[in-house]
Amino acid sequence: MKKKPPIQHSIHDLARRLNLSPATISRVLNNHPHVHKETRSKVMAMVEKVGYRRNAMASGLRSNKTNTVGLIVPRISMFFHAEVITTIQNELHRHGYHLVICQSNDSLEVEKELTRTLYASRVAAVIASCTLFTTDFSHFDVLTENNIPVIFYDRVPIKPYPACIIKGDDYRGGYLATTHLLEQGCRRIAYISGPLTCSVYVDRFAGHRQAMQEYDLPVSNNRVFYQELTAENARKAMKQLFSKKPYPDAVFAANDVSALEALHFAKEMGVSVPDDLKIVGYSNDPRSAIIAPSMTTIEQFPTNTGKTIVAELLKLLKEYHGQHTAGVASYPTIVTAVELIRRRSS
Amino acid sequence: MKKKPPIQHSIHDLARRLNLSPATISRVLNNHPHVHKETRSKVMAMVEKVGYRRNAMASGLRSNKTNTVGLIVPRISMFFHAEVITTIQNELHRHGYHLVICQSNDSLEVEKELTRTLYASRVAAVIASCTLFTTDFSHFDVLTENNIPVIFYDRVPIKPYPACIIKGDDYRGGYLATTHLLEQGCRRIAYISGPLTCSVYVDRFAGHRQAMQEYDLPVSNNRVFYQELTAENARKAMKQLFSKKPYPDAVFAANDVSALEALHFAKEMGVSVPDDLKIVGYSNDPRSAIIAPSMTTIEQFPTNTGKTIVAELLKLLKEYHGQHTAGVASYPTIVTAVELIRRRSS
DNA sequence: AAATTCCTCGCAACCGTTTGCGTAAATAAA
DNA sequence: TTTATTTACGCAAACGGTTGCGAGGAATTT
Repeated sequence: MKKKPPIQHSIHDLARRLNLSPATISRVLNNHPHVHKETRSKVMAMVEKVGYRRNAMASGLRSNKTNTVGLIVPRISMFFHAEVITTIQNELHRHGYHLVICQSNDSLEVEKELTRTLYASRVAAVIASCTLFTTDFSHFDVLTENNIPVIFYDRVPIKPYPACIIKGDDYRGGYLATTHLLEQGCRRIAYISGPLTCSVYVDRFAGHRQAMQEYDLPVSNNRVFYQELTAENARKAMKQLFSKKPYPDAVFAANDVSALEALHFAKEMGVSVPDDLKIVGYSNDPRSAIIAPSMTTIEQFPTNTGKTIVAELLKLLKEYHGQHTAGVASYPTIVTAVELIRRRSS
Repeated sequence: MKKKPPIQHSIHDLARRLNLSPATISRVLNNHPHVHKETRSKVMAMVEKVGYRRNAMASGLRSNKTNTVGLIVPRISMFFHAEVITTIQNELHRHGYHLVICQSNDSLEVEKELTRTLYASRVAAVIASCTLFTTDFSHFDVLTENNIPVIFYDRVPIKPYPACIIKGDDYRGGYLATTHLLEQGCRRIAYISGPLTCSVYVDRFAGHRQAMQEYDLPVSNNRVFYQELTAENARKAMKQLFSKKPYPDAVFAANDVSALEALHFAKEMGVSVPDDLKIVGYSNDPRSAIIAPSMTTIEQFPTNTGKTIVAELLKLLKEYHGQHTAGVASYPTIVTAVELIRRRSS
């Protein structure tokens, strides 16, 4: 049993062992030109031998660069986000970056704290999907002011903000879902929306309204709910909808959790889906495919979203790295496609 | 429109503005005693004013301490892990630590790389749930040898390894599920297991076997499958099981994805569940509750697991911080409870 | 009033890497 | 051979905080 003392190797150790200077070791590790081939391989051999790993803090401190990207997301358990995150992480990994994943739990306070923390660790960039209640985005200023690029996705700022924005086509999603229900003959369509403090729900609602308008139907206030999209809230909304006639003939829910709960409620009430009530959800959660009847929903193509985010991010990183263009940088808004998935519930 | 130049404030800036030394600023930020109350509040005011945030890299470099904990997990999209992670993150946050979440995607190579990366950033500790195929754990040595505590959970080392281990009671889970099926009168029980390179499947299988043995039933080789627990593989297994009589009268699957696919297959085949075939899954994935018929499964109490992990972690951090006890530290193995949830599928 | 203690704060070295500058040796050009 | 150029490497100063040591001043003791 060897008793290895817990030595943290530094380039000074390596230098001593090889009769070289720390500078040369550093140059080898950074693939600088102008180091002799033989020296390089000697160094690499020693690196392997002692299992040296560059201290990321020292490196980052000196070079003022990190290869860590921060991500802020409401919760990783949401299917859409889990998929996006996985894609981002895999893509970034291919380009030598690491990802720090943080959850805000839909708390504005936590989100604020996270931006500060990510700034403190001087991440190379930040990707963020905001809380439901983030209407003021000034806590991201500490990042943008210090030339740390920010990319918002999915839940993005409603007001103009100097950052790249990548969002699903929520307007179209809302429009497609509602139009689909209208085409099925529904005329008393209820809509369970998220709070209108959040970009995605603003857009989905606009799409919904547009579709209703095209059929000359009013968006009646007692058939629309603005609430956090939990199962409990969905149940409350359904109770109210079915508290007095005329009952709605369709429910469009702005996420699948609500749609699934609506379906559950309908089953309990003995309301036949899709005959007496048609339901459409949003996000294509895996549950929506396996429930009976299977749930019509909107596919958001999370993998595609993830790839788009990373592509833009890499552009930004190059841009920022090139020069400190004070605010001249372009902040594109990219809208990614969505698609209606027709299933049995409608 | 103010044009703030992108200044990264340092304690030197603050010191200059306040006619103090950087040392004093540092002491204020670290809550050292022996700083004058008035000075302290002046400094804090300035910190607030300019939005100063301590550079984590510089701090970590000098003090050789970080408040970042690394987490390696096969995939965040697995329900159990998503829940555990969320709990860990919330708990750690309360104690001033941050969590870096990394996915191995069940790739041993990625897992190895991640341990090196986490070592490079000198995290305070690492929490890991291994890939399906990790049987050699020497890539974690770089951490333990450098006094970075490691906690394994769920998928833990099979061989002895000097680290804290926190695992669900998989033996009991396998036993409970199988016994339940036996009590329902099943005698031709098929078992869809994960590969036996992975601790959890070893234990679940042992529990399964024990239950079978208590009923004097053999564990017939052509009713047991060792495979990655994907829907595709589950389907293949089901095809084989139903390729010739006698058909099994029950399927116990070591995760819910497989169990759900088994149910799906049975429906397609016109096999009535639970009348002709009973099915039990593992993990209490949300899908198992909403499918029809709802799926009997094993609850693992992920929140409880997460809390246990953090509790142990904090102990370890204190311990390591106190002194460099070379290997004298105790490495407890903690087994957390599981529970059978009876539903309609059995 | 002198001596002692305590409080408050500055000095400066250090953490591990990076990098501009300088220099010696090797090579190419004159 | 001399001069100019290139190559290979070392020196030393940063990067932003932390912390042991020591000094000056105020408060306390004798």
